[in-house]
Amino acid sequence: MTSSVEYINKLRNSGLRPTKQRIKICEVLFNKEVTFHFTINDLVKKIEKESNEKISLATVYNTVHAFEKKGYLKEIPIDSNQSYFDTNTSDHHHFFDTSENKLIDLDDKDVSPIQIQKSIPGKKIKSIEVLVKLDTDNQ
Amino acid sequence: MTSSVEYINKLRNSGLRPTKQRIKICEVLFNKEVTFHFTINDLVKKIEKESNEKISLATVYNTVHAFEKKGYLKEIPIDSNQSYFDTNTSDHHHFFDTSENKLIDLDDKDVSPIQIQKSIPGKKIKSIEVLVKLDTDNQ
DNA sequence: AAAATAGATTAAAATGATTCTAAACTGTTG
DNA sequence: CAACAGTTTAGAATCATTTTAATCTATTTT
Repeated sequence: MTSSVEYINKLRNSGLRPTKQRIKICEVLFNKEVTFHFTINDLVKKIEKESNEKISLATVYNTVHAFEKKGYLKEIPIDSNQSYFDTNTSDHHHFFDTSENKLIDLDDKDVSPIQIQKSIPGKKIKSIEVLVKLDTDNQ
Repeated sequence: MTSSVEYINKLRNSGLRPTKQRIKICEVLFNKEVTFHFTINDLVKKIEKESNEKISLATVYNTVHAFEKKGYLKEIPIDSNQSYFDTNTSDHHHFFDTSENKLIDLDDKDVSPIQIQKSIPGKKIKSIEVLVKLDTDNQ
């Protein structure tokens, strides 16, 4: 349970004005220890459930993108029609349950170290991410 | 250079009627040895360039999805607003050049073997894919 | 080889996620 | 408190993708 004062400082220190809407979104996203994987739609629903006033969809998009740019959120690459985000911005991988469209964390320690033996001239590696797709085991 | 007779057989054997449009799309996609990474938009442009008659966008979508279902194409997970497909359906990974939005093959042999030390009850692993994001190296 | 039929193609409309617009609002600074 | 820059908002616009329903065509039946 982080107090909203901390979010206000966090926002101010990042050059983002601590507005009512941004503080609320911080509370919804960062108040728990557990990693939160979500689509914009998930987040809007969670805000509605945990609050009386509603935040405009455009603001939710703006804020998520601002937080992503500041490194507080990470977009997870999934071949889906919606963008998935993760409050865990550390180096880690994912399971994607294709039957339920749910992301599950996969700790770096649960994946053997990955070495890439090929490089592309003029390019540097920005990130290495493993996506393990899961399906229901009917056997 | 594969002849269209082979595509006709390939299509028929998959339970897909060998229509003019599907044969053309086969020619555009599978005629070269090189792997072809593309979005629907890329494919439409390539068809227009290599042919006189145009294929309806809906048909291109239908055909790509039919080919994907039959295992002739593979969708590559990228956090993008467009779906990327690959004519190389074998087990392999990718670089994604974020400055040019281009996919580059990464042979299985150029990536250290990946072991996942965690399992999810009731779920089985369908695929393991590594996405290495690249950025321009300005240094 | 014509008729029947199941499957495919098509243009256009519909959908759904995301972005843009421009006006109203609010936090910050002097 | 005034002024300004940044933010929020509803609604419109955009863009990829899917759906619709009519037309067309490959295959099968007669």
